[in-house]
Amino acid sequence: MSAYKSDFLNILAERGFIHQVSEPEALDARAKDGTLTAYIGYDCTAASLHIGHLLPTMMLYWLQQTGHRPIALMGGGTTRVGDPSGKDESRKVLTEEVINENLASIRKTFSKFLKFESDGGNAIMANNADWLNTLNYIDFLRDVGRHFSVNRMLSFDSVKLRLERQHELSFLEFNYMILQAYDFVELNKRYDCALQMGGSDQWGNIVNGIDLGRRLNNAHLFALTAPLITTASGAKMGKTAAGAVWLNADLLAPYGYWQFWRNTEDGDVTRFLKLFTTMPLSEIARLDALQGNEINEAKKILATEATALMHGRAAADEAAETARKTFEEGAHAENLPTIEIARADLEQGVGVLVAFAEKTGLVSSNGDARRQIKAGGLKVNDATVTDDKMTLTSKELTREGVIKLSLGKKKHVLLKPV
RNA sequence: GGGAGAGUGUCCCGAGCGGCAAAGGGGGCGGACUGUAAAUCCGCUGGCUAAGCCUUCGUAGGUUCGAGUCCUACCUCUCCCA
Repeated sequence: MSAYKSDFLNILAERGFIHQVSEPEALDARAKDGTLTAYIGYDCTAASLHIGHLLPTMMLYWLQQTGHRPIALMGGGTTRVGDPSGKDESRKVLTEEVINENLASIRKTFSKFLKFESDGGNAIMANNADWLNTLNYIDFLRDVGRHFSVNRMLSFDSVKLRLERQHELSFLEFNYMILQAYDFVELNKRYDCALQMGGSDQWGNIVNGIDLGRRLNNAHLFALTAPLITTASGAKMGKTAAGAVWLNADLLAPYGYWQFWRNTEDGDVTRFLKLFTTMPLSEIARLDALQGNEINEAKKILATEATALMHGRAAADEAAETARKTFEEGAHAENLPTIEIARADLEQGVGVLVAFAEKTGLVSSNGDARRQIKAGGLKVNDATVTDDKMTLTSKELTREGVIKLSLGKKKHVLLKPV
């Protein structure tokens, strides 16, 4: 089906990772004949990557699986500048200590997908602070800056948007694209990296790097971008006001991660199976044929496979089992998030409002708890709470010795006396 | 430096004759229908010890019985002129 000759591009194409490629034939030939080194840049504004980073990371995964060499470039330097793409406001500038902490935390996530040298693989983790922090401004302007036309830079979407909306774009941020281009050239020099991948919004920045490489070193570089993933109903993926879907287990437990995938819209299941799991396409095609209610089976597989990739098979199976007990049997699955409560408090009785708002944080305040009770959204041991003066005591303990508190149908917490 | 505008419910956008816990969206949360989906419909979307009280409209003062609204100073941003 796909016209590519290399495994790498074939897999990416079949699985729906490719939005745009520069010089597809030439890149294909390179990937077929030798080892290709490619990179993706990540910023380190948060302590964990989130769902939005997963797609590019999967591209690195397949790159390595098909015998090539991936580089995860951490923007230790550029994070101090801030990419204006897709933002109409300036990013906060982070201190170096915070950036380094974030970087260390993110490193763990990558090791789930990529084999670094310490694990006997060839993946590289680079940090652009290594070369950006020591740049000399005048030298940089003379050697690199001369190759950038401000006229052209002004025509880039990321810049144009800011100007049109009359939002400020600082000179600092204006330089981001130059630094990113420079990164590409530097990685090419250091590691013979010839391809930069990224989201579709990165196309302009990547192409800049290609141009710069040619002008400075006569290097032949390539760009490959992935489509912007939106859900079937058009929303940006993993961007809810409730918070980002984090990849670090300490920010989002495997069970929550599993739930995220479980709740995928029907129309997205097949696409997500291709992008976010490593299941063979033939198997995915079989699941694609499922209709109506049966799609839920596919969703469970999607959830388990995606979670296994991220948190390991055991955690994924455990999450699946917890979900099965909770939703299909209505039982008090042991592995639901558990909050400890002092036994003495329970003996005296704990008000429902306090239990929900303060102990578990399922709702944000007592007032919110009252509202939810009025709307019929709170349950204790699966019985709807009707009285906001209700008190929880040790009588509410189930046979398992816990009290199950629920908000809506999906969010459950166990209270456990200690 | 001179001139003209703007900053509103701590998610976002946005209305607001001196009586305002403040219109309307979006988003979010809950309920109904389903399949832990989508679409649709309904309710909620400052806090509290809750028929009451407290805190909110860039910041600090002032005028007034009463200020998001009027006055003064300051901060931040945008535009025009130099």
